[in-house]
Amino acid sequence: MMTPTSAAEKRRQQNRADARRTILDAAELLLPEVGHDGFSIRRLVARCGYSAPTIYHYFGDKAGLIEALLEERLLAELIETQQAVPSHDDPLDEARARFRAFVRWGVERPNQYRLLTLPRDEDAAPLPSSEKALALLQSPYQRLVEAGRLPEQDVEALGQAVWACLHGLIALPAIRPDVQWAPELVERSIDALLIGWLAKPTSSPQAAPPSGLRAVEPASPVTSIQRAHSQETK
Amino acid sequence: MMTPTSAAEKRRQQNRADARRTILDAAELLLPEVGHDGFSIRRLVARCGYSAPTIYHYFGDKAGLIEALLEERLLAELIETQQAVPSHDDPLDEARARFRAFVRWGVERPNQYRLLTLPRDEDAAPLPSSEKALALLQSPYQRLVEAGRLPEQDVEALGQAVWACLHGLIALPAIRPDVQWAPELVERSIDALLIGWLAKPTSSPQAAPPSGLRAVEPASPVTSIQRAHSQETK
DNA sequence: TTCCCACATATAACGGCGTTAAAGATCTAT
DNA sequence: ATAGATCTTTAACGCCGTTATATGTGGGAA
Repeated sequence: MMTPTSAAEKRRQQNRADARRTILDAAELLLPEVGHDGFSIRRLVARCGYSAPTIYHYFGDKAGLIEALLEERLLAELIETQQAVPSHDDPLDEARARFRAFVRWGVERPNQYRLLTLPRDEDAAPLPSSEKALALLQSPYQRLVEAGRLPEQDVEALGQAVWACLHGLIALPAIRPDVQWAPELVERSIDALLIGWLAKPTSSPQAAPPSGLRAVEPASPVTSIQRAHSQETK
Repeated sequence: MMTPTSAAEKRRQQNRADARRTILDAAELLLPEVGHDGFSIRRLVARCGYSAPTIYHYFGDKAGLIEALLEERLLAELIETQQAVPSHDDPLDEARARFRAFVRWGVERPNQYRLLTLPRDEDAAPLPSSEKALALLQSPYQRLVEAGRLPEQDVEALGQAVWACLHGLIALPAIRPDVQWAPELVERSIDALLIGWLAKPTSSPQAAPPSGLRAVEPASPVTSIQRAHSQETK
């Protein structure tokens, strides 16, 4: 073969990009119309002008298509949302604002959020845009560490705790629309999480008397989460 | 028709119950073998001895089968787990123990938990066993109210916050097995949530200066969660 | 110019899914 | 013995993700 950037090669790659864009355009439009459950390759085929093998040619499989859709389209808005959060004097205020913006994004876009939280293979590469959004979400922690309000060693655990709890606040109301969710649920949960985590990370809650906190449920506290996932399907 | 409890009628209902039990037995055995994703009516048919229409005769549809499986089988263990939590002098300690037991149940039974958290129709009747488990989970709140440590009006919101965050702590690690989840994540998140909620429910976190906490993200704080779910699919 | 080959795209199928129409089998009540 | 309700099955329908196979199509090499 020749130089990989001949004029013909450039045209070819242009066509490739055009086809990809056409397919992703159709997919982005289709998703809100049919919802997460109705989002199928065949429906996409019916409206994007290409046949199924072409989609598999460009994206590998359905999971690959969804990854591309998230990475090249849907997650941009989440990142913008996080970037649009203004700086605050108190990093805690900024964290609060970022957490709320994240939850709002998820609650207002249930279909996108479902795609984002599809179970991923253990060995699948994480989505760069998803990582970027998470990094923005947790960007205020560094200032808290510098101010001496958060031990350096707690940054990672706090980040995971916040992530998990925000996920629950988005996902559970979507799963259980029959429940009347309290209007201030998200704000108060976020506040509680921050207050509780920054107060006294390792001590027992609420000045409990010397009662044996660790004395009742002693040894194995869910041990390691990831190890437990190998149950059953043994 | 005659008295609905004739000998023949009794035999008929016995057969009905037998068939149901046979099918649910097979389903309960099948679930951990094939996992939540591989759990299909057709696989169940292949091993329960009945044909597909018989299953539909007894359970209506797949969702009905799963409901029965949860209600009559899978949730019993969750309720027992909650009932096995011993009483504690401090209701906060009991809450902590119940929350941990709940998370442990979910983490150790990913397939059951997935079935339990399948999206439910808005107008579907809630599962009695699920409601009972949730009631047990949140049973320590009453004592906190009586002790003056929790305003009566906060009971419902706290219950929802705990429920949502525990859900996140179970669900997110299952979705993202690639992440190395901190070992003490669950315990510390539960502690933080309780500390934060019982400290000063409505004030701003961590003695922040008179900075405008409500001044930056002022008016519409996710407003009402359930209303927002009607976006897109309009 | 002609040939060749990599690439793009399509037709038609495969096996799986949830579900159901239609018909037979069985059992009860008269 | 018969009529009707109930239980059960065979065979299909219309979806789904995916792929074997074949047909264009366009640029580089001869």
